[in-house]
Amino acid sequence: MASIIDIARMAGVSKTTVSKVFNNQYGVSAETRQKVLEAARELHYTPNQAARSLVTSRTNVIGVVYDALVSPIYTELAGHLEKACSGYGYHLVFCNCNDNHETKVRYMNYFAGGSADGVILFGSDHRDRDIIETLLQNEYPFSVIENRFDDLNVNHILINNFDGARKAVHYLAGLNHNRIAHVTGNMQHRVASDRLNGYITALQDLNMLVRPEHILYTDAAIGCGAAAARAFMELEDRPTAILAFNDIIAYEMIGYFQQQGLQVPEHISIVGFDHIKSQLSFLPVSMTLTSMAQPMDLVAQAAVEATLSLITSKGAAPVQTRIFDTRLVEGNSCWPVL
Amino acid sequence: MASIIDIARMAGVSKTTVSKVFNNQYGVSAETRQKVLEAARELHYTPNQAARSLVTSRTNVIGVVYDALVSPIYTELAGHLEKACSGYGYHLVFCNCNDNHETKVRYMNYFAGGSADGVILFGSDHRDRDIIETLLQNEYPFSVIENRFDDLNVNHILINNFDGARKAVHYLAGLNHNRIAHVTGNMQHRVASDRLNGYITALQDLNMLVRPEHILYTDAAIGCGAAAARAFMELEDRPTAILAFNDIIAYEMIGYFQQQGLQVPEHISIVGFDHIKSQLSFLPVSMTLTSMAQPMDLVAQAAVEATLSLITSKGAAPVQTRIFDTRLVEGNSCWPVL
DNA sequence: TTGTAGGCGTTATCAC
DNA sequence: GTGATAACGCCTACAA
Repeated sequence: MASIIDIARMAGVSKTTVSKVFNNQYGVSAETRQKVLEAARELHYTPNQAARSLVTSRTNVIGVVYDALVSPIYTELAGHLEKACSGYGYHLVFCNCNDNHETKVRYMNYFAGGSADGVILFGSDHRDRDIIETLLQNEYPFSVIENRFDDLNVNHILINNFDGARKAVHYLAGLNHNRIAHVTGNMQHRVASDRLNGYITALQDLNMLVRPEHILYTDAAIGCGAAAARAFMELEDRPTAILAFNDIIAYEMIGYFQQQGLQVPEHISIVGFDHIKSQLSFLPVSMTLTSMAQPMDLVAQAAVEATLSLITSKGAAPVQTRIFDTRLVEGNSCWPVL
Repeated sequence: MASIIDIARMAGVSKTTVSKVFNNQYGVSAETRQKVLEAARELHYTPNQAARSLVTSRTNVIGVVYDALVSPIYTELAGHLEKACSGYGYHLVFCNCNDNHETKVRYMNYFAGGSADGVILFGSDHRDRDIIETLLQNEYPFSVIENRFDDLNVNHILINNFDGARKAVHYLAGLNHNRIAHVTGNMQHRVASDRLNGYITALQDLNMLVRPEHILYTDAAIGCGAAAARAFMELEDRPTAILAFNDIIAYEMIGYFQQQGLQVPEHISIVGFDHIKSQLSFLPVSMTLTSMAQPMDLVAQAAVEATLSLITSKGAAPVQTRIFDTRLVEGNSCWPVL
C-alpha cells in the first residue's frame, strides 16, 4: 500500500502538502493539488485510517453492538442507523454477538479501544450492566437502546413498552373482553417486565381481576408460544383474549390454536407486539396480526444524535432519555365479544 | 484514556514490559506481570487499536459489506460469519449499504484503508466490478460471495444457482408437469441469470419447449410476484407449475392466486428459492413452500477461510472458487399432474 | 528478566 | 503557498 510519502515524492511536494489536499484544507494551489491527486490515483493511495486516527484520536465511526439479528425489526433498525449516521458524515459498523456475552465484551473492547468514537448498545440483556459501567468509567461515549438502568447516568433510547401493553389491553377491553391473558417474554429482560407491568396496570385501570393463571411466563424462545397456547387451552377459565409478548409468540399461538380447532379471532382474540408483519408483508396469510408497532426510524435517529452529541462535546453534553410511543396497528386477529 | 506509559509509570516498569504482558509474551516475571495487570485494571486501560495496528499493520478484523439486510438468509449468514471468524481469533464487523453504491465505495475505502485486514463482499450487484478491480490493484485481501466475475482472479464463494434451478425444474417434471414457467429476478444480477439458465437447460434436458411467454422478467422488487401471477393468469396457455426466483416472489404469487380463487398446489404448483421458511418457522401458514435451501453455514466458513488464507499468506495463496449445492426442501406447494 | 531506541503513517504547529 | 518537525500509542529488535 502506497503511503503519503510516496505520493509526496512522486508529486514533488512535502508530506504536509499531500495531507492538506486529502483533508480539503486551504493553502494549496490548484496546480499543486492537481499533481497530488494524480500521483495518488496512479499509486491507488488511500489514507491509512490507523495512522490518521492515532494522531487525531477520532475515527468517524460509530459501532453498534447487537445481541443477535433475530427479529426483522432489528435489521430494520440497522438500515435506519446507517442512514442517520451517513447524514453526519459518520461510518456505522455492526457486530453480531450471537447472544454470547463474552463475544460482546470482546467487541466492546475493540470499539472502545480506539476503533470507534462511540457505541450504540442495542438489546435488553441485564448483563450489559457490567459493560456499561466499564464504559462509564472510561468516559467512553455511548447510548443504549431498549435496555434501561435508571441508576446509571447514560443515554437511554426507549420504546414505551409499558404504555404499549397498556394500550393493547385497553383495546381488547374496548372489544368487551374481560378475560384477557398475557404471555410474557424473558423476565430477565426489562422489555418483558415493562410489558407485563403495563398489562397489569391496564387491568387495574379497568377494575379487572389480575388472575395469576392468566399470566404465563416464558423466555420467548422458539416453541414457547405453542406451549403457552396449550397451557391456556387446558384452563377451565380460558381467556377470550391474549396479549402476547411479541409477534412470534403470537403467531405460534395462532398456529397451535388453529391446529386444535380453535379459530382466531372467532374463538379467541390475539394481539402481538413489534408489528414485524410490516417486514413480512409478502406472506399470503389471510390473517393479519393486530400488533403494537415501534417507530424504529425515530429510535435510530435519536440514538445516533445522542451518541454524537456526547462525542462532539467530549462527554460534556447532558445524557438524554428519549421514550417513543408504540402505535396499535389493527389486523384481523381480534373480534369483539358480543 | 490511559495509555501504556501511564501503566508503566504506575507499575514502575518500562513500556516494553507492559507491552509484553498485554501480548502474552515470555520474559516477564509473574510478579511484574501481576503489578502491570493491577495498574491496568485500576486505570481501565485498553490497548489502543489504532496505534497497535499502525505498527503491526494488522487489525485482526474482517469487514463484511452488505448491499442491504433484506432477506432473512442474509442475517443468517451474518451469524455464521461471526462464528467462523471468532474461531480464528478475528473480529467481524459489517456494514449495511442500504443498496447505495456510493455508500459501498465509502465503506470499502474505510476497510481497505487499514481498518480491516480483509473484506468479504456479499451480493450480486454488477457495479461491484469497479470496487473489485480497485481492491485487486491495491492487492487487498478479499472474497466475494454470490457475485461472479470469471475474468477476475478473486476468491469466489458461490451457490450453484444454475444447478438449483435445474433440479427444481426436474423435480416439477417428475410430478408430470410439462408447462413449467419461471419468474426471474433482476437480470442485472448474476443470480438471476444463473437461475434462468438452469431453468432453460432443464427444459432442454427434458426435451420441453422453451416458451417465451412462460418466462416473466422482474426486478424482484416488492409487488412483482403478484404482478407476475396476474400475468400468468391472463395467459391462454397457463402454466401448471412455476419456479419463482425466490421465496418472496413465490409467497406473493401464492397470495395473489389464492385471492383469485386459484388454489396452490391443487391448481398450480410453485417452487421457491432460498428456503427462508427456516427463518420464519413460527408462522402459522398451513402451506409450506417447496424451496431450494442454501448451506449458508458452509458458505460463511468458506468465505472466512478464503479471506484469511489470503491475509496470512500476504496474497501468495491461490484464489479459490468454491461452489455449494442447493438442496430441495419439500413443502406442500407442489402437486403431481395426474 | 528488563529497558532503550527507532519507527509505523498521519496530522498539526510553526517557521519560511 | 509550502515544508520541516514533533507528536500520537504502540511494538520490536537489540542491548544491558
